Amino acid sequence: MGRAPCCEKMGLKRGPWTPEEDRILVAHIERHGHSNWRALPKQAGLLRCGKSCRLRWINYLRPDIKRGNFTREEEDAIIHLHHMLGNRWSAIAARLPGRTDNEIKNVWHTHLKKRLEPKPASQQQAAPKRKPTKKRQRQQQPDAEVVVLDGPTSSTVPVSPEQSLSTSTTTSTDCSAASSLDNDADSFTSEEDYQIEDSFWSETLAMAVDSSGYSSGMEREDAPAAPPPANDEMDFWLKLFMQASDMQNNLPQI
DNA sequence: AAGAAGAGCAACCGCTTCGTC
DNA sequence: AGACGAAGCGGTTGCTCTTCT
Repeated sequence: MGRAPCCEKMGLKRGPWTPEEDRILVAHIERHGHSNWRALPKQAGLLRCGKSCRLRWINYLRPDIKRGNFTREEEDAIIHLHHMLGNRWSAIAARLPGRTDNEIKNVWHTHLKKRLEPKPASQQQAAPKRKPTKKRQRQQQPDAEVVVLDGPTSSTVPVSPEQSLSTSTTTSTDCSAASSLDNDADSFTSEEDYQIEDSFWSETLAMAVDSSGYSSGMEREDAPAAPPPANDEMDFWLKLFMQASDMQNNLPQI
């Protein structure tokens, strides 16, 4: 079929969004919703293509976005989910309330993939070279630049799993699996709930990464026992494993 | 202090899927 | 049933910032 041009490129702005554009987009969506992305920029008076508006909203402006660094638990969940689902970032995002597929994809490529690559023993304990960046510090205080609207869509996080999942961008393939997780989604939403010492995770993961590139500690029942985690962590992984096997049973055969 | 290199992330591109007529 | 338009998704790019030399 003939491909419709994403956007007629003449006259449309590209590149980073300005705070003013953000404000206009958020205000418009608040008032009129986003039933038609293609028509939205025109209606809102933005010189952007609909695709760009959609991306900006989904990845950055949505009120239920959880900004800031990924917790260790989130990262481990991503690793596990990626092992089960592959590069289906939106499906993974649907299981991590407040996180977007784009963000998860970025984290995977910049952090997690490297973590899973086998390293020489001498490097395993090496501390990360970088300090938290200014960018990331900004993200910890997301309202510095991003418009905050009155009313029910305050940009404060965290949000409830129900709210977050209900606005997830995930569409078809795994809605059932995602919904089956809804009840348990709060098992790893709160940083406080699973505040585990970093040393525990770094030691465990360092030991668990095997030559296949995956964390055996997460994948194999007969894996050598890691240091016994606290009850909360046990619950977390237990739930994750149960959900994982559920999902694998439900996944369509490819 | 300045430049180079590397890391992180927002945004874009293009293909696929879905919904409607 | 097929054509078409719109939305969704994943891969990739390129800019910005930090760290190193």
